[in-house]
Amino acid sequence: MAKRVSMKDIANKVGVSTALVSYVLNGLEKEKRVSRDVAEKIHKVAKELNYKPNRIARSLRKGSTHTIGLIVADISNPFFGQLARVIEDEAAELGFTVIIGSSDENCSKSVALIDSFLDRQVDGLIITPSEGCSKPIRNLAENNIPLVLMDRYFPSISTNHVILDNYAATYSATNHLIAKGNTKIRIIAYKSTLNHMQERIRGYREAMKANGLAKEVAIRKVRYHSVKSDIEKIIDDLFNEKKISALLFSTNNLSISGLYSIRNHRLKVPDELAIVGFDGHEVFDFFQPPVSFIKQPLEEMGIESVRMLINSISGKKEIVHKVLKPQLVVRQSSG
Amino acid sequence: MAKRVSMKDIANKVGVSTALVSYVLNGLEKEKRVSRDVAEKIHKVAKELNYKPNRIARSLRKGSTHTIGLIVADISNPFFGQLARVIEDEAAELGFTVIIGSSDENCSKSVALIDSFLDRQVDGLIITPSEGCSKPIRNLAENNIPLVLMDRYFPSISTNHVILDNYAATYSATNHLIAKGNTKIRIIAYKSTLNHMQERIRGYREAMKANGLAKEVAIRKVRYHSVKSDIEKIIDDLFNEKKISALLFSTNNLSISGLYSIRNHRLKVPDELAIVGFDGHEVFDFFQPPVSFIKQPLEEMGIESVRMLINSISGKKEIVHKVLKPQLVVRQSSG
DNA sequence: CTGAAAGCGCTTACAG
DNA sequence: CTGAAAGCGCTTACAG
Repeated sequence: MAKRVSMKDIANKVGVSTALVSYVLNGLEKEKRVSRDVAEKIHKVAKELNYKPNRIARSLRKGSTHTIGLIVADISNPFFGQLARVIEDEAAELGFTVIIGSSDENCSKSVALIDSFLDRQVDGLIITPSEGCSKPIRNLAENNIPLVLMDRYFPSISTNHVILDNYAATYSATNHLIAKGNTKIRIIAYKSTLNHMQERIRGYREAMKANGLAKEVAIRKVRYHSVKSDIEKIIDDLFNEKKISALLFSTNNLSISGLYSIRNHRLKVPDELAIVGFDGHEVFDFFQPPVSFIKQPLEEMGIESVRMLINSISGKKEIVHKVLKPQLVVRQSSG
Repeated sequence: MAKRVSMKDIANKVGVSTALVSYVLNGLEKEKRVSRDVAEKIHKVAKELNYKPNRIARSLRKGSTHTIGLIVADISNPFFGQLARVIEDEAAELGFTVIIGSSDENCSKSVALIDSFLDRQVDGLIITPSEGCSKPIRNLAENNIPLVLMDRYFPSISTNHVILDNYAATYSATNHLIAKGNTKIRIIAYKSTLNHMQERIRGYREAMKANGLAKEVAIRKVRYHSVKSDIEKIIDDLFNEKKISALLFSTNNLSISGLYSIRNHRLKVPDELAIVGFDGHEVFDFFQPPVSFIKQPLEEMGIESVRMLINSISGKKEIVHKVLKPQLVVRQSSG
């Protein structure tokens, strides 16, 4: 790589100090009352030499990098991919660059990413925290590192967050299934103490109770790292017992894996089994019949997260909690 | 944010110079023959003060950031999402962080991203270049900026690249469709001069020719920013004329959009229309019947790109071209 | 074995 | 209106 040209090179060529160059190139020529011809000359020479500012140097000096770190569970999951895209665009709009890492729902990976991003002096972090990973998050909060938790959060830690109204999401979906005549409704959830999961389960449970179906409440749990086999087993059971009339999936991934199993067993939806999925996916459209689902406002979630974070970076002390409304998209799979 | 502790703080507390601290914390204590107790003390104090290195300062001094910039067409497209994930993992493995941007197949966005990443002193770039965007790429190459083009490249510019054998991909898919008795085969492609598109078209054309079907060659083109309506129109025509027996899709996105239209028209696949998709997607599994497709070795593509780039960053001058083999996954949609 | 010092490329108070 | 200089937090040749 050819030697990069610095402000010094420009300063030398024009015959002024680097201070002037800095002022002019940062648009402070008026504020600092730099003379017109000097300013013009500096601009001209900068262009001639094809000057590119070194933001690393600037960052070191200013103590801010205009970079935000984004930690999601898995960037290859379209839910997070779409979220990342929104975040990238909004951040760019506001002059920030984003560096991305995938935690695989694993706390030690999350910590490694947080450390690495902090070493790189990100101005703030947007994180979908992993299970049992509250300590490092608390640490960030206590050190006043600008932070927004997204999708999930820890009620015991005071941080900004933007999440779905998870309780409302499954409550309304369960209600909908009941209205369609289902009573033996099960929710398929991750085996996780994370807040969003617990709230989704609670929404289901409370809706069942409210409809006098407390006895039918049953939560089928799936481990994050063996979704396929666990779901397979659940659907097998279901297929053998024929005691269940409806299934409510509590994430995107669970829905899709479940749909594979349901299709393989040739279960008739919704007659033999009614279903409601989560998040939305092209597969929901192609499944026979099209799958009803709980839709998250991804765009809003991404944009809000970025804005909230940048507010915090700008020094706003107030902690903000944003809870977004889900939308139940009813199609034929739910009866 | 509490004031960060620096090497100076450690040096002061231990009573040595920052040079020693730097040596010890970078594991050069042996090479620089630092005495045992000093080394131990430094480690101890570093831990006590919870010292975190400032990589920005290090980067400024060393002139390298251990960061790579990745520019894809759209991170929310699962094809790129999966690629990004592989790249992230491989980069992390090798001690690099990745910053990501989406170009939307738009040259000026690409340029903006390149500039921003370069200002941030990335050590190198992995890019899926946009149409007509050869000039900025040539610029990078001429300035010896470590660079790997991925998925597509410009034959006229000498750069590293890792791509699919696009010609072989569509050649074999077309051959397969012909072997299944189809003659009126059309390819659906983007209206793009980009190399990968041209090669996919060429593979189709040559396979047709080789089978005496030169007269049947017809390429249906779709604009990137109006895929849905353009494809809708193509399928409409097809539906009215009933003159086409098979469709070969040349990307992931095109396949999925096409499948929506085909389904809406209730075309019987493969009897009324045989199809072969590209890249693979869950939708291909749920479509009735399951869709045959050309599979790209994503894992390999991502890993190779990172390794190639890091070799180049490490000073390797040799230009490398890697061409990966596609795999035709035959299912029921192709006859 | 260790320290003093320069320097990476910026920004910014300070002085004139 | 402009310049000399300090300093962000590191690394590293140099000298002893």
